[in-house]
Amino acid sequence: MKEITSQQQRVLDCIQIYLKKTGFPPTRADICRELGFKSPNSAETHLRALEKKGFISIESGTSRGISVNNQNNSFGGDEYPVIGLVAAGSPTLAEENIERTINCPKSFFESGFDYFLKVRGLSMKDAGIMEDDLIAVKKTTDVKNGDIVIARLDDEVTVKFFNRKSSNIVELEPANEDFENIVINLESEQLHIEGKSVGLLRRN
Amino acid sequence: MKEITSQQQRVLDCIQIYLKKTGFPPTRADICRELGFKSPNSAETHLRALEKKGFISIESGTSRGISVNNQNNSFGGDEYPVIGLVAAGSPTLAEENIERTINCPKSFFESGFDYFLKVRGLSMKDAGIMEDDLIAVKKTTDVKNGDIVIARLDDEVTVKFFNRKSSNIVELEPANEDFENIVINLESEQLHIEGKSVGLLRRN
DNA sequence: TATTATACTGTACATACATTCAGTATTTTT
DNA sequence: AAAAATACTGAATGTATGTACAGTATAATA
Repeated sequence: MKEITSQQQRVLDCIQIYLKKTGFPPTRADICRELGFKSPNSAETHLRALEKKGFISIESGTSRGISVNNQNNSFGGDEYPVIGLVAAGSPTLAEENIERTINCPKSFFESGFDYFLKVRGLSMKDAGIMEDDLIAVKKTTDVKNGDIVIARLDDEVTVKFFNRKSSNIVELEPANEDFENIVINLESEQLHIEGKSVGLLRRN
Repeated sequence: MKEITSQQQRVLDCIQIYLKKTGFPPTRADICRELGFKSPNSAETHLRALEKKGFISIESGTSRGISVNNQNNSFGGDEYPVIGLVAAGSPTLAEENIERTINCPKSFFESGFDYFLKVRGLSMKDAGIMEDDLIAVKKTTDVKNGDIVIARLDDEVTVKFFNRKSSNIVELEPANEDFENIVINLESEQLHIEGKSVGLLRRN
């Protein structure tokens, strides 16, 4: 995706606004009217430039055959992957584990997020996280005590409360009295923080 | 919004699928191609019927000038109200209790839903429903045993498991051992089922 | 029973629209 | 200094497309 010029940005904005307002893309003449051009060829050349740079696609010979290529922003929703928390010993959180995707606005969970994680087991049940719930995960290593984190020990991924006891000791605490705390000595063990929970989605 | 016929539904679906696939609405000829019609007038009359019934709008003299009226297609979502579960004795579930709205696709919770209910208290905590969680509520009185229902007794609204014991006895069961079952004799007490939970949303 | 709505085929036509060609001018890149 | 990209006006053209008109047929209303 090459650089966009300010005029091309105006045309791209014009297309998006027109789409939102009317439900269908503008013609060359519509763009001219909106932006004050006097020749349809002004719009045409801008459209061709936008197409060349990958911002839009144009269906040749088709009236209003313009589609905007990146539908993120505040206009449409994104497709977020749902990743299954597979059993211990598997190379989890990999692309092969994407069960499906969910279309949902980027701003749906306040601080933004990267994917959904499907929960296995009841180790966090007292925190209201049940089997098959989808946790909205934001990829980050910036976690505080009390955060619900997605942690990886070797190839085992788990969802727990994060609690740093000292510079070298981290405890991963379940929210279920049937489960034990996991105490990790960072000097002898590898702990990967994959991200933290910023929300939860449950569908009955 | 009048009744839609099955053929008109096919045309409406066709428009939405075409929109999702290409980014712009179909022409009459496109609809004919998709649905096997041999005359553009077949599409035309269906479109006029759909317009008359309020499902779509047609911009006259405009190529591909079709816009779907109900929800802003599958991209943009609707605004759903968030209703606070206020304390006992208040005329709750009324419009005045709308705290804010959340933009989310209509199809986000599978069977569709009408509003979000903000949960107070922990009476359903063992069902993974915590304080301040948002329950996606579908307005319906068609509930089965085991459903999580939004029930109203006089002016008090509560979220509980539904359990019909006999034709006259209904039990509302919490998911927390600190709370008691609510037994209702339908002959002497009024029970209003406002709807049932079809999902849950939690934002940290 | 007459009328309206639904559900089509088929032809025709005016115009809405994409697209090309011919220019002019400024800025950026090679 | 030449070439290419940007940013336009203006006119011309073929076709993509909406839409009206003429039929046929069945089901639903009034």
